[in-house]
Amino acid sequence: MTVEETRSRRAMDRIGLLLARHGGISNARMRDALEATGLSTRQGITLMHLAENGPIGQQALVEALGVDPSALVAILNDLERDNLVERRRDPADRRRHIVVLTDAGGSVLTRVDAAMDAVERELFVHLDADEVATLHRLLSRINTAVNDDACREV
Amino acid sequence: MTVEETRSRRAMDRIGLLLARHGGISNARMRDALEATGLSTRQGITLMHLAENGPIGQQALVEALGVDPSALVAILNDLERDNLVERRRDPADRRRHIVVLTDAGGSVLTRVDAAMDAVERELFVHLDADEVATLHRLLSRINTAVNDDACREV
DNA sequence: CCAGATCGTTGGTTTGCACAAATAATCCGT
DNA sequence: ACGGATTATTTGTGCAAACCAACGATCTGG
Repeated sequence: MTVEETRSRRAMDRIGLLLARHGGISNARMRDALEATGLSTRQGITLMHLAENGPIGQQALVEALGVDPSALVAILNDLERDNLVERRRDPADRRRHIVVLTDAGGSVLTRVDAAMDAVERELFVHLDADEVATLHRLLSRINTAVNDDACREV
Repeated sequence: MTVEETRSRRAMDRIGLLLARHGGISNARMRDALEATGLSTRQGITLMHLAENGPIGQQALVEALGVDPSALVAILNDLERDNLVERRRDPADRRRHIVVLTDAGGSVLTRVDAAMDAVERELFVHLDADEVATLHRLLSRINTAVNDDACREV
């Protein structure tokens, strides 16, 4: 546990770098933990989102998950191949595919949740419940909005 | 929505996912902000570390930055090509390359710092100074140690 | 009915990063 | 002085992710 002390303290005083590093670590841990379920992190998130927000079109999923449409296609292909998810044509608009979580998908989702619980328990083992809650609150208030300057590029 | 179905937590209530996402955002913003300096994030961190911990061998840099030796070679090649850094053979051990920050590197570093300041200001615009300090404190207490299971593989 | 927009899909490109293997130069212990 | 270890380096491989262009099927407004 003292090995990290040799890392540059000053560089890690940069809270932006600290955030980036720990985000990467969290990401890697999630990936490893989900390996047992055979899912990628994004596939797990997709299942979570389907369970929360019910059957939904792919366009809406793209919007909700913030991934590229072509990426979502690959995600759903794998999920559907394993019968965790089903694509149904929307009778009202036959271009649309309504994505629904299957029963098998639901039960895999519980394993996903358990895996993520374990990761979080390990990541925040040095924080008590209040501190985790505080961390959560502060993280969710980080500005994720895209800079206006980036948009005015007409 | 309705509170009835709590089998799966909402995706962004997952603090681990929140951390991963915001870490990625922070990383991307840093990269964009450093584009003006012509440096990658890792190159910027390398300059920071050299300024803090003085001339240092590459082996020690590898240890401190937590990057692969081959990755560091590429980083230093680019930095040295732009005269921001200098590799000097250690007279005491001619296998070693002592990496020193040049004057040009030092002045570029101030631009790196300014860019990172700007990114952090924008990221945490909705947090006051105390909250940023709290966030920093909690982040630095996240468990980054490698899992024991991974170590007993010897 | 037609032109244009939308939806999902395919394919390809690029980038950043982690990891492994092999090599030349150099050091160190005996 | 020799063998084995260490240092920096080169090279290759794989993976996850962002991005872009184009296409067929389908819907919608006029």
